[in-house]
Amino acid sequence: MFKKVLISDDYSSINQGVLAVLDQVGITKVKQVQYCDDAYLEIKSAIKKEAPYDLFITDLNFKTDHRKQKYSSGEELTAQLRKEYPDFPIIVYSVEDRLQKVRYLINSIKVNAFVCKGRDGLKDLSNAIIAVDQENMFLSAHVEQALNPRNHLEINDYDIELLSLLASGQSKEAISKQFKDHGISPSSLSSIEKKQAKLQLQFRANNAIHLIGIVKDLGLI
Amino acid sequence: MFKKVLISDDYSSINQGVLAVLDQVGITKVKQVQYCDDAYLEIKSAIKKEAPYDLFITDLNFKTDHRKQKYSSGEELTAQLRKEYPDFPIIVYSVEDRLQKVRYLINSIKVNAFVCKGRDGLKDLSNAIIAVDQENMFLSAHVEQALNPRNHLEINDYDIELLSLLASGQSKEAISKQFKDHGISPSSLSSIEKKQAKLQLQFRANNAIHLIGIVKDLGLI
DNA sequence: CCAGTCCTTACGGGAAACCGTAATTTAAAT
DNA sequence: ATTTAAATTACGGTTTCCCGTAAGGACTGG
Repeated sequence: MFKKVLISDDYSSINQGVLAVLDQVGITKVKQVQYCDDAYLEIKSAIKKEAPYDLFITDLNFKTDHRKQKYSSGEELTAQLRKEYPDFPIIVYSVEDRLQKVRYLINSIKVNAFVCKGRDGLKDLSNAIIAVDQENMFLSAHVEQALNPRNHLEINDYDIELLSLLASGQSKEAISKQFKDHGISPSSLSSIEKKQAKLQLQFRANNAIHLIGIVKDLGLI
Repeated sequence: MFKKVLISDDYSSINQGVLAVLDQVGITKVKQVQYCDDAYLEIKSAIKKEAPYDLFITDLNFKTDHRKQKYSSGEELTAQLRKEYPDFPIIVYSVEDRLQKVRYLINSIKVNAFVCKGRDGLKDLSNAIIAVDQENMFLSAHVEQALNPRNHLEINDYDIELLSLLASGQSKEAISKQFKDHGISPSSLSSIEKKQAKLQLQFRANNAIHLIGIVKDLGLI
């Protein structure tokens, strides 16, 4: 089992919960920080002192304050860490649950686990630690389908087109007609509805309004 | 009637149409430019040469290209011009039709006319020139209500809250209940629908999806 | 050639949104 | 206090959306 762990989260109250979990699985050498930059420096310095951390647990979103940071999010920090230390175990513990982001963290940054905060957060975290210790990957159930190859549907031009038309206030019927006119397939009302439903699943949107809100935020359209 | 006019639009084909209109009302001394910076310099230089322009017609949106510009939009340019020359007649001729923007240009920048490109664009432009010549203001019918005091509803906290909830995927019924619980008024389903309709009018949105798309773009939420 | 699967399309029932109107309440004015 | 106006709510009819089911086509592998 891991011996020395660093945890990073801007809410110290959450750090406390993580501490409890670590304690429960018998890890006592724990340090916590509240800024990404501190985490980075701490990891570097520990290596220099030849007492490196063997697990890093981090949040993704950090509130910005007066302190200017080089790494303003867990995403940037983990990307950098992974670049420097390809084998360093990293667990992300975040409220984030957008599949897109989860997939990016797992596939591109190659973090070892993604645990969703919330209801079963700490239990999941405990399981994640055990899994990662055994060199397995771990995902909270809530975002498990992020890796489902059936959902590997990266956003393509058709999706973008559809989302754009939706965002521009067209009814689905109008969009269907437009697609027919432009020879874009599939173009039936039913297919458009299905595609939209798939996108809503993918982005965890409740309805079309929500969907557009999300993809606008992501800058997809 | 105006004697010397400068027109600015990045599409020279549109400039041609404007030229025709000017010709029709008997204005022949016309120069056209395709960059905001050129327009600014031209106006300045004409004043220096003691042959100033007495009307400026400009688009709002200019495609950016390799040429680095100080003024990248008609909005910035007109704001600057108005600051330097409070009485210089300016007509905006743009595809833009968001009431918010129209209101800003008229009330804050104090341009003399706002003409919407499209169907009746050139006819409107002709009327606008005549109106401005007689020191009247002119608005295309399509955006006339921008100045309607009944629509002076600047976006308030309630609106933001409502838009945010919509964007977060809640049904109107759920929002209504939430407002009731939090003692926010008005909270009835009907009122929420009405408020949304008003916002859609204000932002010229066809439906809720469109509305969220627009306010996300504006960074309102 | 024929399963089998996936994709596309069609259809239908129920829910939610949309939109006009009218009733009711609240606020404002005199 | 009475009248007006405005805001809020209630209601009904129509449209659109939502979602499940199923039929028809296209492609694949055997």
